[in-house]
Amino acid sequence: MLSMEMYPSLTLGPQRIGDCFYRDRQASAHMPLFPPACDAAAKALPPRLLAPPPVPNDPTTKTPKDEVKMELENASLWKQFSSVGTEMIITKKGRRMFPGLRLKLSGLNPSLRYILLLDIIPADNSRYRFQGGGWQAVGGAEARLPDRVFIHPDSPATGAHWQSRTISFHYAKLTNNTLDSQGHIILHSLHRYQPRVHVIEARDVLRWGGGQHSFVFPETQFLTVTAYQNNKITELKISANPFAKGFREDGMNSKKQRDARQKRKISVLTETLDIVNCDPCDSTELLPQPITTSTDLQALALASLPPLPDPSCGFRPEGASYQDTLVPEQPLDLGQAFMASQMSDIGISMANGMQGTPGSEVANRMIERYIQCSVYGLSLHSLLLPHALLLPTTTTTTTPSLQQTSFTFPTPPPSNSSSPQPLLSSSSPSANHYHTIPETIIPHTPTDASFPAPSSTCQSGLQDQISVHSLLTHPGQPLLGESMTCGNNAPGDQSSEAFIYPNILSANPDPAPVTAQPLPNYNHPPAPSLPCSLHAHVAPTSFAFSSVPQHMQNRSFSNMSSSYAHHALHLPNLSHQVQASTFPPSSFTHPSSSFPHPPFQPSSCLAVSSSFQQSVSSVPSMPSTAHPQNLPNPATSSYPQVEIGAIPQFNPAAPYRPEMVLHHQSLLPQLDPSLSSNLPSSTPPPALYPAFPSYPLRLCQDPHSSLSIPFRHLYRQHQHGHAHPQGTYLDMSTRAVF
DNA sequence: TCCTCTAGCACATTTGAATGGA
DNA sequence: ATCCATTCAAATGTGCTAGAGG
Repeated sequence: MLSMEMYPSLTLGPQRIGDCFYRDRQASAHMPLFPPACDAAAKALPPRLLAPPPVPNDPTTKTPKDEVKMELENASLWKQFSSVGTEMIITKKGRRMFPGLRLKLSGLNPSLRYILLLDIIPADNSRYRFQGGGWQAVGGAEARLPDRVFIHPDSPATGAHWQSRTISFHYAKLTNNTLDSQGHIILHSLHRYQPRVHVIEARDVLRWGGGQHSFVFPETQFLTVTAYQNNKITELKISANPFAKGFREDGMNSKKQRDARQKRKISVLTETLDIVNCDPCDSTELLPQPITTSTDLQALALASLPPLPDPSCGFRPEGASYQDTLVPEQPLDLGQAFMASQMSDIGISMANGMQGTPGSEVANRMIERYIQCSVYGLSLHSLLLPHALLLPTTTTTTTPSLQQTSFTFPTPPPSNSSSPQPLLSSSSPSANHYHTIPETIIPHTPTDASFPAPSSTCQSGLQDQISVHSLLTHPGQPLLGESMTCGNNAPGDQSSEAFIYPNILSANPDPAPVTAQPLPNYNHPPAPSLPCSLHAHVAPTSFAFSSVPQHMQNRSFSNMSSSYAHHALHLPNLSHQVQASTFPPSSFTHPSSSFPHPPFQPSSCLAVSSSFQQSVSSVPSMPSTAHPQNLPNPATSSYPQVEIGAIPQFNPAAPYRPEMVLHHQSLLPQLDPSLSSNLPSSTPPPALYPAFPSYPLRLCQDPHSSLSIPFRHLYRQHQHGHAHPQGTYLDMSTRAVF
């Protein structure tokens, strides 16, 4: 039996307190038991401390080890779906994702262990409806549900393990059952979501968070549905998913066959009725009467009709079936069971995953500790947050257009790091990488630049500012650029090309119901400066990031949209610090014609937002003709160190008081007296920023002790009670340790 | 009336146990 | 006794559809 005693290091540290949220939605929704980690961090740390440590701007100084890269193997398939508007079925029992996330990792230290996590966050705060052949935002998103993280069953495993095979998250399931106890990822139907993959370094049993790398593939953005809305998606799913073979035209469950069966069934029924009702003396009634009713006639007519090609569907598999598209998968024979589902599962997984590694036992311990974290409400921040904090700078709100952004803060390469960080310690994160690898535009994104940007949950946290949101970009926003190879299965599109990710800028500040109206001012001048210290990878999968329009900069923090984008805004030093930006080849220009549905039509591709261009001298200017909404920025960039204190937004005049009250420390003892002692002794100054729900990855205690498998879930519970489902994904709770 | 969700259906795939042969 | 290949059934995944509910 795992216990805290076994792993003293798991003891909650002061920085963790804020991460401990009970899962109970009701309670947490109205009264967070603990102040958001980001808030705590903001209080505890002087702004200057929030800034990431200086990082060499010279890309050449970066060692290959830092260049952790992730490729979406089945990017072409994703692009095909994305071009139409990816829909994911969610059911009460949980439904797998299709396409699934098939990834290739590189740049890891073969000897170090890593944990891979999958989480899915709202891409925007809108609810959608399928109308007129496209998705339209019809209102605000529902309250955010408890965030869950799916841990890859192989975790933790060595870098060699991860790099030696295709990493698949196909076991992850999506559900709309808010009371789900199976560990599935809970999502709202008719909402737009963005999957993220996190690679967390686990240097050894006792130390976590040596480095974090987060990856976002814009083409994997999807809309959740309980039933497919777009016939094109259905066709794609049937054609690509082996499990749906039966519904193919040549299958036994094809429409033709089904119609035929229905006809036969009706015929049988009719016969039965006839038999029952017929005159026993009339033998003719007993004869088969295939077509005796209007229904039969209809059925026959349907059965005889060829499959209805959807002329509006621009998708053409190009003769590439799902199998053709997929890269031969190396079986993950490491125990596919949900890692946290059971200890035994974990043990098996560990054993398998750690094969060939001297520390298989150690790995098991890690898993156990991992589980403990969830049991004892330990924050996953220890794994992610320290890095997350840094992320904000990189992704900067503008990031929606970021193709790939990797932030490497003064963290020594994993292999070189001689001083791994304590497991729970939030002390100086060694490395933070946030990658956005938009390989494709999100054509299905309605021209809803107007979609309100999600508010950063933790205004106080600088990290928030740089939150992942930027990377996630706005779901509702159309991609700025799209690979010309979109929809193709050519090997070329498999590589992570720099695509423009929907710009946050497009986010509509208006909290009111979103409309699919494009945002008019996408070409706003870039923020004066971007104090982001982003250390971009010069990897092939360069990233592109968009600039933040000025109109976004001045938005109230309370505004979801503003919060979403404001991080990137006002980053004074970014412009000159950006080291390099590579623009995607002209080939990125997306043929709009390929998108039959207006709502999904990709806007013209812009390599870099105008604002950003200004700040980045080295970056070639992009065609200004592109749609304002589009701020494609496939580029490789290095980000300068950020000086938080210099950022005006970080010092809003009106703190979000009500929230702070709810998070008062006095409430802590009620929950767990032991936690209160860990709080920073010094009374933090008033919150510098409004407290928005943050989306840090957290290991939270599950209040539902009745759950059959308490260890199964890792909750990333944001601060409830806010009307803003969106928020900064990163919080600085771990930073509070400093 | 419209929209959304659910449960059940039929089919295909996957998985693992059982079996038999080398 | 072990290993390997084959077979089979159960479990699982899939989209479709009718019906319920708001």
